[in-house]
Amino acid sequence: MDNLKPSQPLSDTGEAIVNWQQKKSARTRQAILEAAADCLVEKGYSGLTTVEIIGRAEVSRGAMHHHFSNRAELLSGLIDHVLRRRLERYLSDYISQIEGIHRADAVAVATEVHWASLTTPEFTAFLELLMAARTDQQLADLLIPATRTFEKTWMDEMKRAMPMVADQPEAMLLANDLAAAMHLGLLLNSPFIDNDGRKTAVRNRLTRLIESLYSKPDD
Amino acid sequence: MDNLKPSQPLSDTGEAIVNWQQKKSARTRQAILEAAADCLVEKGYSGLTTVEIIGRAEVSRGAMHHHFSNRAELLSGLIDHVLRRRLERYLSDYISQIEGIHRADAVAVATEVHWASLTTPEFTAFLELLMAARTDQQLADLLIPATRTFEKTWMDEMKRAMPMVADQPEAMLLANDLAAAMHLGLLLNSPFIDNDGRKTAVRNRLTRLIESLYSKPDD
DNA sequence: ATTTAAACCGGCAGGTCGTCCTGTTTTATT
DNA sequence: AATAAAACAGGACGACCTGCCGGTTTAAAT
Repeated sequence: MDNLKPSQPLSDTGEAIVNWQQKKSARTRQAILEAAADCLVEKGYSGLTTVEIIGRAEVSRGAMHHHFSNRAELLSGLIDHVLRRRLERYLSDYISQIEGIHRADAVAVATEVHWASLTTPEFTAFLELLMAARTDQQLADLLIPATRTFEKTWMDEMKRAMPMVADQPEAMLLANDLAAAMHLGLLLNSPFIDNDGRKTAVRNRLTRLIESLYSKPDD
Repeated sequence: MDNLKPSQPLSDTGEAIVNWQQKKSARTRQAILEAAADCLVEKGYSGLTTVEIIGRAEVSRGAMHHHFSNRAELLSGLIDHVLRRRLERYLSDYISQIEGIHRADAVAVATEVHWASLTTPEFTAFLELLMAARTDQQLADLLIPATRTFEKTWMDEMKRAMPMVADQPEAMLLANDLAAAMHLGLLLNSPFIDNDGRKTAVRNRLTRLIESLYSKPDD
């Protein structure tokens, strides 16, 4: 492995890591968080247990307790980790898809990328947390404010990435709300939709609706 | 104790007599299923435990095991119970709202009733099952076919209740898919939407979109 | 080199949950 | 009346999970 001096090792909080212990500690912490996120995806929220996590992360029980002394601390770190990964994934996908696109296709591409962002493991993990938060007030108190700031950053980045419609912020917000709702609902209803034609019909209607939002702002 | 002999008239060839034991058994079974559904709503799928259920239903451990010898049998009965309640609730709400409505308002009323049907405890319980089914293949094998037949009945009842658009079955299916997806996504995204204006804006757009489906079928 | 402290190890206690089992009461049958 | 069967009561057992603690290794400080 590349145990040579890393160029820019950063922790979750963005602080530079200097010595060997901190480097090791940060790596173990990341391994635990990634294992926890994998747990959410593969086993669901009820499968998010310490034994499952330490098995995947290949760390000991004591190491886990050293970094996260109780479940609340783990959840706090996990929420931050999942939201950060979700944003990173969306932005990198979006930037790679959007460049060199005509204005006429911008909405279709943006909508497509948004849909793709919901089929990622990052969003699956987030969805598990969201559903669990409904009956877990402690989790909700952590998740909801974190997600609201996440949504703000999301919208800011979209404005930066779509300068062609940046002069219509209200339409942009509505378009985002429509896409977020429609795509999430479509994802959850997928198991009950027998043929893919129905799904594409829904998504096509959504795209046309959003296009009309930008072309007819005074509707 | 009132150890009276059963005063029911015994018919010599009595086929249609209602058995006392069966009546009692059915009532206990219903109490268990309703308690289980309440568990899902208030404690989530992870809170669906035997002790929680028997506490709410006020039945013994043995009675629970007598009716549902293992978790799979309970889930099977619970799915059926939840879907049946959901359909009953929707139909009664819909019929009470739709009568005496002008054709022009039919879509708005139907959409409103559909939205209201997602804010019921019946749907909350269903949603918990749906999310749990993602990582529980056994549950998914029970839930998905049951929900598909539920959706079929749903559509049939809608056609019966909305004769004014019954001649446009494709538009009706698309309208239902759009509403189902949009409303479910909106429900789940609600915690992150700061003002209600955004929610009503989304719902208004949906209503207008569905109206355009029926008025312009060749779009 | 010695000391200090961080990182890590793994077993134990306490609690919960699902399942199974035996016994008891109540109803149906002959 | 005698017998069978259904409905139910509740304890026992193992599997699992969480939090905690004394001990060990290893980097960092003096």
